[in-house]
Amino acid sequence: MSAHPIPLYRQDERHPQARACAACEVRSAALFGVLDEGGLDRIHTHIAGLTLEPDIPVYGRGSAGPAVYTVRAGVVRFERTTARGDRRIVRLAGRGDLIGQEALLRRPYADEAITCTPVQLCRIPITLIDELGQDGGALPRELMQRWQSALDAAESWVAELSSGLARRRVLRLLLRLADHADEAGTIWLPRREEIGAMLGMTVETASRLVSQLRREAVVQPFGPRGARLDMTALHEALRAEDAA
Amino acid sequence: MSAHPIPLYRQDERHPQARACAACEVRSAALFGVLDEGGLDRIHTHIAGLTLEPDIPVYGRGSAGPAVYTVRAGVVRFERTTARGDRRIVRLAGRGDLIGQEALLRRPYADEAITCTPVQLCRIPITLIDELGQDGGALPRELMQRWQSALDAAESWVAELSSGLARRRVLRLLLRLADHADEAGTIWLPRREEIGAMLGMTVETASRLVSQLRREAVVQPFGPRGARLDMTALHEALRAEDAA
DNA sequence: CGAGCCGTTGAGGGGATTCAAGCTCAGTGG
DNA sequence: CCACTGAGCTTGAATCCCCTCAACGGCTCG
Repeated sequence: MSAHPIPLYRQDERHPQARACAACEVRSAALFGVLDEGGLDRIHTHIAGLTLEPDIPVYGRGSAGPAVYTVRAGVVRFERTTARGDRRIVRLAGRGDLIGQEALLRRPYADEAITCTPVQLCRIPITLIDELGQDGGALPRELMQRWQSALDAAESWVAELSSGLARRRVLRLLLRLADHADEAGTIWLPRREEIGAMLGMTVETASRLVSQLRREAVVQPFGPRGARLDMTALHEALRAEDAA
Repeated sequence: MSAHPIPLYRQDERHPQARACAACEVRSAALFGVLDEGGLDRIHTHIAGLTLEPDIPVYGRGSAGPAVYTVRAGVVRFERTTARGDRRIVRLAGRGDLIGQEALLRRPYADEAITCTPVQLCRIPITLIDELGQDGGALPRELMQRWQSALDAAESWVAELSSGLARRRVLRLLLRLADHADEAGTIWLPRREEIGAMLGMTVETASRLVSQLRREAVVQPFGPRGARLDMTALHEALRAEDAA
């Protein structure tokens, strides 16, 4: 057993998942941050933590699923297929984000959600959210906050990553990926084909620009699918780009 | 306004705005469609209908406003300014849509909302939504539906209108504008500069492509800022474009 | 070791931008 | 009445950026 300090009066009464939720490092930023300890006790048996490898679908577009998910670690991408048949990544989710919220409305998932890195999720049945929401607590508001955050992310994706010169779009993408860096400061460096699906360009163009930025020492590969960024150089490059 | 004067002219014992709300042609599709007649009686005095000319800002980005709006007629666009300083239209709203929802969360408006056509709005104070939401009725769920719709619109904007050849993007935009056609079947035909801000292209390119489609009889101007579409030709052109 | 995936680089062509010049049309004022 | 203006739209020509097609190298894995 762990030497983790647990209040004595509760030591034997708590479910392992309840302890996990109480100790969850993203709890304050996550959906159930508004719940108290009593609330946590009610939910522990229904929430499942799961870990996924990269490129594993969390859910598919069109299916009405029974659960939402909180991202505890890693990056998840949302994909759509255009009328012409090619994939387009429309948004990313990272630590603390809630994904698959449309399931709460009994709607089919709007996108395909796929892991980009190793990902840790908390799977939350929608029936649980329904119960907690009926109490008239802070949960509905918290859910609306999540929706607004997702909307904001999608709109800024349009504004920042969908127009302008290819080099500038790549730079802005790197800036965004820096927000999802892990504790060691390593970012997820997408495959060239994924960069293409995010920024609306071909793999060749993505490759040329990443190579160029590597030669400029803005980004340097670090492990498989990882990289380190020189934030100073990145901001400098962006400033030069936006000066036009 | 805490104490409003009770109208003396209550011929049918209902406030004029209550009658207006009850008779509202978008009510079933709009936010308060879930309220019964009694609920409508409670809200009538607080909701204001307003009519705006084209190119009038409804609210600005950054300011935390006291109201949300339901679009009763016309088209509203959401704009952002990129780091380089140019405008980008990230989403449209039309009849039945709710706009400015972030005000409910006491957050500043995320975008600049500007009328594209003559627009009729219903202005709803956020305090009113708060009161109605405390009853634990269907309103919170209805609000979440609105958020999801907005998110869906923003994501499909990325997927459909932000990549591919310029001609295809213009065709898809026309298809989308057809959803906002008025009762006479006339669509709003944006200025070329607005098309550019929506699709990430220059005014010249937008002009060339619209002219081309006009020569192909896919679209024909109809009144100021208006047009008629040949939907058959439009779908045909899209099919040819997506065949690649 | 060959197969396959991924990344890289080159050459050439095409689509969009840039720069520039006219155009229509409504509003203005001589 | 008509020149004058300015905004929006259109079109042309030259340039450039990105796509397409192609070849090659590194790497993993059967």
